[in-house]
This record gives sequence, C-alpha cells and structure tokens, in this order.
Amino acid sequence: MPELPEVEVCRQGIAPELLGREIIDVVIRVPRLRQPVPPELPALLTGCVVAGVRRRGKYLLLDCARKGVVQGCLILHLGMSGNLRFVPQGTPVEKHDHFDLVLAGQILRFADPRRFGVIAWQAGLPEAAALHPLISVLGVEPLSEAFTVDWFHQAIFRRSSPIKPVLMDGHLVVGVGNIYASESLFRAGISPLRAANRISRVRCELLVTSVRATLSDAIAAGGSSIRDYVHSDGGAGCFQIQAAVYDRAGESCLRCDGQIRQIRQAGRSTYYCPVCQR
DNA sequence: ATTCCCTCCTGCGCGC
DNA sequence: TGCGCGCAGGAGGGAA
Repeated sequence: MPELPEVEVCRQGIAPELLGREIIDVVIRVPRLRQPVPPELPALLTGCVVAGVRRRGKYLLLDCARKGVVQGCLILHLGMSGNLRFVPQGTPVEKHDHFDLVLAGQILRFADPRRFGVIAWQAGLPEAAALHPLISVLGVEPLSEAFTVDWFHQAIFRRSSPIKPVLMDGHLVVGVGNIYASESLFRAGISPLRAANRISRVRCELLVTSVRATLSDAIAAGGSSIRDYVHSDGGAGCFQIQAAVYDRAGESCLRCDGQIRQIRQAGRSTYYCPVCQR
C-alpha cells in the first residue's frame, strides 16, 4: 500500500499519539519479516520515551530515549501490505498482527500480510539512523530542496533505461513507487518508455515539478482522511481515487480522447496515455 | 555501473 | 463451488 505519501500521512497521524509517550512493553509475534525482527527490541525499547517520529523515504524512524538520553532509532517499513494502527489495550490479535508497541492505554499495532515490511534498530543518536544499511543507500527526498532540476538532470544523464523504472529507483529518488511514478509521468506528459537520458532539460524540470506536485497532492488528500488511515484497518483507499492513469487500463484519458494503456516494465505494471505522453 | 530477473509472502479476482 | 493462475502499492541480491 504505501508509497511516500501514505507513509508521510501515517507519520503525521501517529506522531501526536507517540511523542513523549512511554513504551511499556513490546510484543514480537512473527520473528521474520523481510529480515528478522531484532529479538532484543523488548529489552531495548521498554521504558523508553518516543522522542521523535521521522520519515526517510518509505521508512518511519522512531527515536527512542531513556531518562532523556537517546538510545537509538526504531526503523519501520510497511512493505507492500503493511499498516500501523492504534488499538485499545486488550484488542484481540488478528492473523497478520506481527508487532505491538504497547503504550499506557493503547497499542501501536503493526500488521503485514505479505511480510515484506521491515522492523530494525539503529543504536545511537538520531543522526546515526542515516548510517543504517537500509537507510544509507537511499537517494534524495523528492520533497526536499535537494531534489532540483540540476541534480535530477545530472543524475539521469547516464541512464539509458526507460524513465519509469529509473524514477522508481530508490537509490536515486526515494518514495516514488509504482502508482506515483505513472501518475507523475502523466502529469509531466512524458512517456514511461522514454529513455531517461533522452529527456530534455526543460522536460526534466517539468518532471521534477510533477513528482513534487503529485506527492504533495496525495499527502494533502490523505491528510484529510488521516484518521481512517491510521486508526482503522489501514485500507487507505482514499489515495487511489484520484489516480489519472493508474489502474485505468482501457478507460479514457482525462485530458484527451486517448485510451489509457497498460504495459509491463521491469516486472511492474505501467499505465499511461500514448497520446498525451511522449 | 547498469539492468534484468528472481525472490521473499499472502490474498484476491478471474476464467474454466 | 472449487481450483489454478496471475497479479498486487517494495526492494535487495545475484548474474549478465
């Protein structure tokens, strides 16, 4: 489910409930997600206070402090099918509820049917999180000032693959997943098949702007239904409603008379309008 | 260095 | 109604 906007909305939703709160227990029910859940987490986290709720790419970073001293950072990734929600204490555990962060009065519960998610730990100051192997390889934040036309144009200059899989490469730009890659390219009027190094600088600028706008719009849209996303079953259907091309194969383009086409790129579905996007 | 393909898992909708 | 198949919003790793 989650690309950058969903994770950011999730972060905004859980932050107020978590900040300054003490973790009184930690429950690990499934030892293995994409990688093993560190078995020492209960010992590390119990008695800690959540001192920060950050996001890097699609990762959530929870800074944990004991008696005012930062101990380290709990790193969470929702994978394809993960979600976080607050439930009252005593709420029965369901099939894919793998991990609980127990606070006084409520529980932050992590569920993930496909188990592509990650729960990891990085000891040290908040800045040390950037050193974790999962985090250190990440590319530029698309909503940060570092995501400039100059940087992007230079970054894709040597890439001859189609722009769509390049846009999804988290080592370049983080957070742009399969949905928003298609949506951003539609917004920019660029074909997903176009070789990255054959996009003019002017159109690069359009793409940078489009990626930003697409992600920002999605965050804004998600923000209005944030409670549903965080507090209910995490279905989060609200994000897909506004898709211009994603999952609209055969339907008509919102901008012209063309028909949305679905193709396969690097093993993933791509949707685009062959008329609007060149 | 870049790119393609496979892999980890479960659930769902589809066609037969 | 049941079954097999393909596909699903992520991302690391190995091979070419």
